[in-house]
Amino acid sequence: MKETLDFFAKNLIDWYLDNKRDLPWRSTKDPYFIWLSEIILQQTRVAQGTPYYLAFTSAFGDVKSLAAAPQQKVLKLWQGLGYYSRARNLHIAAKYVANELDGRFPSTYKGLLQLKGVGDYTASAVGSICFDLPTAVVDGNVYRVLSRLFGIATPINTTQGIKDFKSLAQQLLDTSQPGTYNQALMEFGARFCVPQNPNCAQCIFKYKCDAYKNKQVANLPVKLKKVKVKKRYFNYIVILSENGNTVLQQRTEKGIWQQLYEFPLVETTHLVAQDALCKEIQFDHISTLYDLDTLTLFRENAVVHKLSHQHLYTRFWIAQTKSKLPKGIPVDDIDQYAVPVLISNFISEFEGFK
DNA sequence: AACTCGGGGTG
DNA sequence: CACCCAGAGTT
Repeated sequence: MKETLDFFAKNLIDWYLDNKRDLPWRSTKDPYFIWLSEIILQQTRVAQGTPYYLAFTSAFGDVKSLAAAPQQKVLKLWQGLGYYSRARNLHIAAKYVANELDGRFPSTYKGLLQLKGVGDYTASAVGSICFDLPTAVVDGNVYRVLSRLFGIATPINTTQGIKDFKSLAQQLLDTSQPGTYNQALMEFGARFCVPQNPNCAQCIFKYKCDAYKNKQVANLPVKLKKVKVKKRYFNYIVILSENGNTVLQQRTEKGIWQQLYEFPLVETTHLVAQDALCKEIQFDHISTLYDLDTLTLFRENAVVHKLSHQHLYTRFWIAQTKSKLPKGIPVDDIDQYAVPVLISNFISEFEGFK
């Protein structure tokens, strides 16, 4: 068994050293930078996350700098990356490390787990890369590589699957260089043992891979099907006053986009025409707060903004008003607020803001 | 154990 | 269109 482990780890790491990408966070073992990169890369492709990593490291050179920033600055830098709880938890964890630990990250697995937004994967990654802790990472790449190599059909999104793959990954870990090994395994999954149409004929493990030998590569890993998406109907009221102000509101309730800004929103159960929307507004606090004169639809066809679990059928309505807006903000200032991509797309398309 | 949380890339 | 991405937190 030990020979098998050594064979796997040695060949994997040799492949890694020949094929690894030169990524910005691979030139340091500073836990601040490694932690930051790992949070950004949760459920996020390297290509998408890299510009954000560079922006954050440029804005905040250390954890105390990040901790001292206002939340809105953090959210604005995070804008467009999605899963915004990561940004909120990142900030909470930074303040904890800066204020309670004097800027020094925990150097144990259990200590790292205490940080908001740090779960088993991230604690294992930071621990192994920064502190040489013998903690195996299990991310989407690891599930795929190990399920194929060992022909394991246990669904990866079940309690049993999570337990089994973590256990296997831990057995396989090269404890003499856990950080390099962990990154090698993930890199191999990301660059070679890819989800669709992997180049198995050229794989260094083709004679060891259970899935390849049994023609099960396309069927692994197994994942239980997820719930269907819900449809929602959003009507954003883009208020324009004669003195060049508009209104943004912060989302404070649970659900999507917590703490981000948007135009006043009227959600309906179906796509509505203008007269129906006006009636909806009559019962909404918007009409009591603002004296709207005209309401015109920006575009007839609703924008369908697709999230993982929701499809947002969205229309923007332009409302002119002569009244001075309570809590109005200058139109020129809207780009200072952190907004969902759905809103930023509209802002860049709407000529009334230019 | 099931749900929720984004946005974008891929075939 | 379905699936996936260097997962974590809540219910």
